[in-house]
Amino acid sequence: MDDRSAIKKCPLFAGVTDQDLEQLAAVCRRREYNKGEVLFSEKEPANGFYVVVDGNVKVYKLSSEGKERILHIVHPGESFAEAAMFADGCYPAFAEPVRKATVLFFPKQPFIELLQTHTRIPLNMIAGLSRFLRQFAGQIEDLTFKDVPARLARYLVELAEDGRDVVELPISKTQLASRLGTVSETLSRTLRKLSEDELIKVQGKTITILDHDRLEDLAESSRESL
Amino acid sequence: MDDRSAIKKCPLFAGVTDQDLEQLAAVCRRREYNKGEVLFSEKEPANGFYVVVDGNVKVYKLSSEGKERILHIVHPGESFAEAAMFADGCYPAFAEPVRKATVLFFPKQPFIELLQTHTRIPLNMIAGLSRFLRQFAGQIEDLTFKDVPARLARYLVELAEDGRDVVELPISKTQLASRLGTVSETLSRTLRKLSEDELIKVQGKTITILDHDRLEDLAESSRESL
DNA sequence: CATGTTTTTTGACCTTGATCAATGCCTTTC
DNA sequence: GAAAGGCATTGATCAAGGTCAAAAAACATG
Repeated sequence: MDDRSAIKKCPLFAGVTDQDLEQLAAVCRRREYNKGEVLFSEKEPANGFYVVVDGNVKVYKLSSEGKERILHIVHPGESFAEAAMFADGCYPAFAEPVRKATVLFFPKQPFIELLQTHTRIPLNMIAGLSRFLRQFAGQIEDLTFKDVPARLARYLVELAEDGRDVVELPISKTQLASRLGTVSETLSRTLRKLSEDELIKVQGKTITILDHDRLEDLAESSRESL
Repeated sequence: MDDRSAIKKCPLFAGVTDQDLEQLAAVCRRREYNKGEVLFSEKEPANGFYVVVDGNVKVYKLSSEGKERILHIVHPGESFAEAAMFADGCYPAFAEPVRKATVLFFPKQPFIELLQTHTRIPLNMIAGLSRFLRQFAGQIEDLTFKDVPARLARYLVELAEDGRDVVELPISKTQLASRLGTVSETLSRTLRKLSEDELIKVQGKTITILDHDRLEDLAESSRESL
């Protein structure tokens, strides 16, 4: 994906004219990151936000022992960290590419000036943040009500949203475990169990959903309802 | 607190003129709710948002077995559910007063019209949503990294933010358990343990912090670091 | 103030899932 | 293609905390 298509595809900039597009393209800078390079760290001053052009970026927290918990995986055409500039001015988490990634960096000051003339953008931002808030609320709900099999099932169901039966994990299993709030050992066992129950078939990162209905039931089920 | 002071105190409307204030007061409607009356339910169409004038409102999710998980407690002068109108148009959770509460209801349509002329409001909204997102990210972090004692400690530390030593729980212990992602039995045992360790003293809903430092250490500690 | 109702506390038990340790399995890389 | 590092799987163990049941305390209300 090239820079302009990424901007155009980004919900944050939905409804901007071609002219606006040029302005936006003018204020941002293209950057490349390799696996292991952090885009930013927690508590670092937030002097801009990002739009992913290529690759995936993980946004995560670290425990005091160095264990990582992935909050969100950002895909091409999506923005992230735009909220950080408006809260206390610091990034609330770490960001790092899953493999190699190309991003556009929008520096804070010029962007805030753009907001004066493009009143549509703040409204788009609100919509984006709202969806996010919802997603986080869903994660909190899952962590308190659902066990690992249900959380995994829900993740898979959402990944196959567009009706597909074969889905490709965008991240390694260790990282998926981190996204689901568990560890790789437990995820491994859970994947095996779902396979034995013939709900899914696992071949590396390719997962085939064999029984959509039962998987959705499992995703909705809460801890003790067995 | 009266209507106008609630609006004035509300971060969402920070920086509005007295004239604006009148406009805002004109579009909203005052409502009273008693304990047990829901303001709105999950998945119900979001046709407006709220500002609390008096009392506390809990925003919560329900599991399929009817167990409740409190996401947030709203205090006088704060708004809630403003995000819902901009995402998919449905409320993402339930809302109910903790005891009796007075709120201002801002219907969606007139409010969105106000946004045209008051461009400051969307920016305030973004700031508010960002803080919230941060708060939720913190909850996710806590749920994955911290055990119940640490979560409770963090809650108490934040409640005593302004340096006080004696804090009053704004909600029942059962509800606090729900906010911390546990159950009342476990919370009860944990409170007892912290008392025995002389970190706090508990008298009903009044909690005295005896050792601020050790409480903060506990709040920062993660599961296995014992 | 006596009685019903809700909230809190305590005890006994059991399940989930984390931890530790070892092994197998792919991919790079030289 | 052998060695090396990372990722995935499996087994054994253990503790945090949830569940169930019941008593105690706090609160409301006629």
